[in-house]
Amino acid sequence: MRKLPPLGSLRAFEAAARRLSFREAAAELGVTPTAISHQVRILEEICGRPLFRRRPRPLALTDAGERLFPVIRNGFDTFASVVTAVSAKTIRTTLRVTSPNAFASRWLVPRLPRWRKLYPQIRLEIIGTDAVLNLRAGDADLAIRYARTMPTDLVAREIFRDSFFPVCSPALLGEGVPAITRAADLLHYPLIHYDWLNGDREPPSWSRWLAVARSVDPDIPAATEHWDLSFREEIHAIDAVAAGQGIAICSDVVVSHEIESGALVKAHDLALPGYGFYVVHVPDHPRQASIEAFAAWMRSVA
Amino acid sequence: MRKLPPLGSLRAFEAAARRLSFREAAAELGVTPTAISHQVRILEEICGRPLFRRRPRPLALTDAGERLFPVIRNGFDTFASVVTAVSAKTIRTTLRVTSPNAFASRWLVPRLPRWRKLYPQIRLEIIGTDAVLNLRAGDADLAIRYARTMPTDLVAREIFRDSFFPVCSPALLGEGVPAITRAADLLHYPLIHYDWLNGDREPPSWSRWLAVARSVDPDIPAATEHWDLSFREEIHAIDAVAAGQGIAICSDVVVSHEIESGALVKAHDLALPGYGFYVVHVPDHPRQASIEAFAAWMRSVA
DNA sequence: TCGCTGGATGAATTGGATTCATCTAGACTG
DNA sequence: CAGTCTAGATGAATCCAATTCATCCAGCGA
Repeated sequence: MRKLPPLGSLRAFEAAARRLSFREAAAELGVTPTAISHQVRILEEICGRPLFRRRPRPLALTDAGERLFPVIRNGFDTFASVVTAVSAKTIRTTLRVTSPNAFASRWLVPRLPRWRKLYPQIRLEIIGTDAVLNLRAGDADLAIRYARTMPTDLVAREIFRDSFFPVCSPALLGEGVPAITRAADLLHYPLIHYDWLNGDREPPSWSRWLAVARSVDPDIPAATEHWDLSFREEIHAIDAVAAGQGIAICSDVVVSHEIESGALVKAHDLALPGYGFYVVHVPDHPRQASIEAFAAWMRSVA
Repeated sequence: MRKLPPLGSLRAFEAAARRLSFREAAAELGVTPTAISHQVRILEEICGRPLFRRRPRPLALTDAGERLFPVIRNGFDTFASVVTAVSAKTIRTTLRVTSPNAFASRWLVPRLPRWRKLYPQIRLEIIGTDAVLNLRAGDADLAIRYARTMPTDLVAREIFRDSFFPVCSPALLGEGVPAITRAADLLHYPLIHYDWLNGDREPPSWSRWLAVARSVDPDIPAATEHWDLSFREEIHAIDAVAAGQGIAICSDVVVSHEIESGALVKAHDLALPGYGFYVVHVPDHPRQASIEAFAAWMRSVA
């Protein structure tokens, strides 16, 4: 039989661990710090080891506390969101989908008419943001995560993977400008750079692409760290590329619509390996069927 | 700010929903049924709707209760298991793997020496059972689930899929017996049948295989519902096949070792589509790296 | 060195959970 | 179809676990 720990002590522990302060946790729960102290001690006695390292200050979690904390926090997030959902007067009908900004505006939104045609009864709400929403807290029903490997914190399925190519407007390659026959020729054009904030140690940037290209075309000078245009946001970089301002290393998935329509062209065929697009949701989501329809649809329109 | 429901009422609700009886829930929690009644009412008032349908009896969950219950149960299972894990004196070193019986004995165990060679530092404990263990309760670290589609209650990744062929011992096809050149010839041999208890409406059985075969070889009589040998367990059926007692419809994955060694042969090339093998684990498992190594290893030795 | 902040500790207190006593609906029985 | 029994509802009374109070202590900063 399952041996459930005292739930009050879990709640006190979670608040204290989240704020790393008994005083603040007490304020949050509307009790005195003493109450937190007592409850945490109870849990520590059950676990047979300290969960907080109290000094030297500041307050910190022990290894045991570190293992406990994410699980308890997720559990409470889940409890809160499911009770809120069940309490809601109206049953939500739209499926809330969140994805990185560039993917939402360049891939998802242009294809939404096709979705509406196939599934008019399932309305979508697209939340394009590069922040990671908390699905367990009910911020969205489904997230499209963009990562090298499968996320393991939620239920995930890989839809497709992308590759990165130098991409530009066909207008940029008009008459009177040098043709691109080999990688080194790209350097005659303005190179458009944008930031990768995902913590990847080897993001698919110009410096990486040129390094790979150098291995087949030694004429490319090493350490070309000068970018003609630099953006914070991938989405703005793509806008600049579409406007014919230069060449950028872009995901073939994100610009697939523009490639197909001829609005953008690949400037060179050398590709960098990219990331996976994962449809992610909480376990046992109540609208499983809609989520599976969406994942299957994404694969089908890839 | 997250609005956490009263945890005591969640506990009472979970026990009552699991046993579908206030009286039994009370006994489990060591309180009187009145206590359960009061706590459940509190939760129902928070949700603004009944969670149980009390009459006509027997007690049943309402739709709202049905949505709440799996989430709360999973949460408590998770709490109990993580606290137990943190409380454990010794840190567990073996990775506990559970899989269906036949797969464990026919596929996994014969390949374990290869695992030990590659990962001597990660010890495996194999739990072969056709029961579905509760990973959230900590019954095992990792399960190999066998299903048509990806499980969505936990983190899952598909490793490979199988197909079903008629398989027999090469000794069965010796001299003095009719050769097998077409599907109908199989009927001259003892057909070995075993039960599919997974609830699949179209399990890969002899009747299904013969139905498909009939579409290419009309000589096969319809409704051949006579099996020469019938087993409850796939694993016993395979033993009988290996002993040369007849032909069975077997998963090419489960008998791959015997096929490769020549101990068993395919009696016919017509295949039925099979199931996926999924490596499944709880979200945010503390030994993620070992689990990923195991999944990658399974793929590599497929 | 002296406050000051934040947490620990043990006794006292209190309020939310539990029980008790009673009531009711529905099921089963002969 | 009464008679009986089971399972849960309800409201007042009770009680114990959670909280507070009062006090103490360690570390940090001025």
